Amino acid sequence: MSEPHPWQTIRHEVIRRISERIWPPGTLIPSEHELAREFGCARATVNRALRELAEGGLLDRRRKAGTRVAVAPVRKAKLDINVIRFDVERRGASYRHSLIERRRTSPSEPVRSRLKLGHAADMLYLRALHLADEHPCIYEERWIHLAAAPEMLEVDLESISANEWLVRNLPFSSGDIALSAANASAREAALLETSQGQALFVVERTTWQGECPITSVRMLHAPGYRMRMTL
Amino acid sequence: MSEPHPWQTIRHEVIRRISERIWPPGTLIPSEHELAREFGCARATVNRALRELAEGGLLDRRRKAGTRVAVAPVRKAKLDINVIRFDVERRGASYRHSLIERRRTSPSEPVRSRLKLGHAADMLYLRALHLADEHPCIYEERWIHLAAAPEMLEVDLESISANEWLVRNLPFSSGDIALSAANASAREAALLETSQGQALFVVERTTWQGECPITSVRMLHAPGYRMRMTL
DNA sequence: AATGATGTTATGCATGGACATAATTTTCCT
DNA sequence: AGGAAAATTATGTCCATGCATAACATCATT
Repeated sequence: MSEPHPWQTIRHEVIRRISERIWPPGTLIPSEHELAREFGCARATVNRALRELAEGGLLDRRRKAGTRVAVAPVRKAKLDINVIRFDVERRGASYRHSLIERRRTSPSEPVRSRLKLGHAADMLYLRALHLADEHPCIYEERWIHLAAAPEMLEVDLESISANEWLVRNLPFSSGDIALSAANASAREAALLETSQGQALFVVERTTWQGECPITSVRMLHAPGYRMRMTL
Repeated sequence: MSEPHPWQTIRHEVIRRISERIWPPGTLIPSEHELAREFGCARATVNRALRELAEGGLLDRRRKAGTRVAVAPVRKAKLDINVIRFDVERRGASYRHSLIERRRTSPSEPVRSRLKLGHAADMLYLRALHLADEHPCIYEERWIHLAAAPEMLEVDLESISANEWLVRNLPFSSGDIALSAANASAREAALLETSQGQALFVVERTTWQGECPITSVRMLHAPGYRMRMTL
């Protein structure tokens, strides 16, 4: 159960000193040199531990200024973004998806601005439903930039969801996500087998490959969905 | 704009080779030794770059087996959890909060189970409103475990929000978050100056210090709120 | 007093070497 | 042939050292 690695031991000890208020928020903690001497290890090992804690937001580090315990920590929570099918199957349900619409067209202005595309572009517009044990769990509306993913035209979207194809074939380099809540419209309610006005959890995600936008998707989750994460 | 540090250059180059499908998903990439030779640097430098990418979910690494490009990457998005006041002020609005109720009591069973507390406990129950430019933006219901934060009884919750006091004074070691959507009840709608049934973005957060639960809070965001994050 | 040059210091990064550990492959024994 | 033992190998971690860089402190110059 222990932590065989010195750097983990150090990290743990620093967390202990912070949480037990031996080093209260704002404290300037000893330098890497001093800690290395105290723990009887190399400075690089202390550095590894402190760097991790700083990335997590618990410490503030600045050259020359030293390392201090964060005063109002901006804690960083990590969220795993998985392929929808895996999420469903991990819950022990059977997965299926169904394509509702597939159209090749040019996006409207709001979509273009979300993708940071100034000009018109050749895109694929998809509407699809993800089902868990034959009950709809996610309804998605997606735009795919064909310049970034021309092969998409050949993909059989009945046998593999656009979500999964893109994740498998275009590991993207960056993206952003917005989470919100929205009342179900009549059409959305019908698709998700719920009633109009129901609060739905909405995920909007846009991904780029370098400067080139790939896809932008709006996913509506059926009522009861909870997205979990840890800090 | 450049990347002065070799390990960042290497990371970037690996990302490039993956995103340009020089190393398509599933590929076994060269060993650290080989890459170190290729880039003319130490193995530790290559290790630093590859470890980061593995943490981000883009690579799968196993001892002896080697490093391969993740097939269905579980991408890790990072979310900054900030003090509410900062979020409001960063948007250029003035912040105020208002305590609606403060009661010392023992929690109901569902709350206890959320806190993983088997037995009854002495707790503080708070209801409060956070306002941006005098408009309600978050309504919160919070339980605070007094055994973990006895000083809380002395805190003037009119001048500092429980949120902020806890973050500043009890840097916690762990916690979990659940995000969902819910329709506003009549009471919640009134507090948030909206109408009953409105879809609200809900954040539920529970934090521990080691094994000892500290606080559990349910925050309802006023309509229109969007939580943003990056990958 | 304001400005600028210089020194100091803590972190950031890199190196080359080493041992530890896990998982695969080969070898050897029954 | 089957299975156990040993060799192999790639990653994981560590160390000791050094240089680079950012930021603060000090002192000198205008």
